[in-house]
Amino acid sequence: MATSEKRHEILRAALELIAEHGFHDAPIAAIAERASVGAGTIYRYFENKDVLINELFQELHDRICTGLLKGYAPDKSFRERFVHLSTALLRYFIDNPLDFRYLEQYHNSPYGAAFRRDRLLGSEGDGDLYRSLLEEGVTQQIVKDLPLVVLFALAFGPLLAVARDHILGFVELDEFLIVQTVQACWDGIKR
Amino acid sequence: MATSEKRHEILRAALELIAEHGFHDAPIAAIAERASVGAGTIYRYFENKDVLINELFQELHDRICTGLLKGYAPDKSFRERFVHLSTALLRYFIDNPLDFRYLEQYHNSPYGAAFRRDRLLGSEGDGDLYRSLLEEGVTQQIVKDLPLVVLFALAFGPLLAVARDHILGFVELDEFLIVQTVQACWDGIKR
DNA sequence: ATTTTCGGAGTGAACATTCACTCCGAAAAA
DNA sequence: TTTTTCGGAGTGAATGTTCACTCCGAAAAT
Repeated sequence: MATSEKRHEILRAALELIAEHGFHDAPIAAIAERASVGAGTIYRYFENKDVLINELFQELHDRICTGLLKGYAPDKSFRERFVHLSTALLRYFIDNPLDFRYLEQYHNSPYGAAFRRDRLLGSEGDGDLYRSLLEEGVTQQIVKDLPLVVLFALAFGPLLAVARDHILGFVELDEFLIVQTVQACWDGIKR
Repeated sequence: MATSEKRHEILRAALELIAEHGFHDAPIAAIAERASVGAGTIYRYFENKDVLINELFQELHDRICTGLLKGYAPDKSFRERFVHLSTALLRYFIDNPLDFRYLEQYHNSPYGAAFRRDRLLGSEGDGDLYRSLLEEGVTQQIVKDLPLVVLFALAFGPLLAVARDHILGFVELDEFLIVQTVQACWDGIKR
């Protein structure tokens, strides 16, 4: 097995176990077993469990960022760009429930707090893309004149809540509901 | 010290430690110490740690429910009732950050999953009050015709996100911002 | 004096991490 | 070409620590 394969297997196993059972119920031994790897091997690739967890987060974060940019047209109208990003994010979570569950765990933990503090906003999964988009919306007076953090809450809060409910099986989010939800988020932030 | 005092002290200590450090970093020994009680004593009041955690949740839940009903006028307009409940909830979280942090931890854990499944909706902190309110809004065509779960997400998602950001110090939510936020949630759900 | 309640040292299970070892492909020596 | 040596990735049993929970003598209540 190629060296990079192993690293990848370890990350995959960690993602699955942590997403399903939480950080506390994903012991190294279990991750090793699911990755078909010796427990010690993990420490050849990651200094310790914390580093593993943080690198996995980075990997997912990057993957989402590039995913969101696919098909993003910076010259379209403000509203179209907002809808595009929100829809893409919601779709990503629906298509990758493990990723979503992992990110949620991560955010509600000491790990996530540090990350949040770094980016001084950073709601789930995107970079400064959303930030600058919303700033533009405010200065162009398309969007309510509220602090960025509040706008983030209005735009992301429902998306995350709805994604969680879908993944837990409380709603079946079809294409129609996705569009409606994003539309409602728009209604929340628009002037 | 009266018997019920001890029980109360234990719950208070658990609330503080868990809200600040999370479930995993709130060992029984630490809870006992902060409550000025022997470790064994805790087991005289609670069968085990899980029971303690669940009873604490119930207590907070009930406290919030009764708090929300204070000043609630069932005969006012739909919008007024919605605004009243949302504002009261947001204020409660701002005034009781420990409660909020505890509830957040609880919801993002195996404990919370069980609770959610029970009530088949149960976003944070209220009973069926919100549920029936929103149902009424839908039938009266005041509110968008979307599944209850989605409406919950639209109404609660931003509130919780904003409360978290306030408690973490990313915004200072004053009276004005509270009103604006609730108003924006209303914009999100209204037809 | 008898019953009830406390407390905290003690216990075993679970965990992250380490380390002495194995294995194997590739380089060096023959 | 064949044999020997070498390096370093891979392993999992062993280690030390942390934790939830127990248990029994002491203290308080009755």
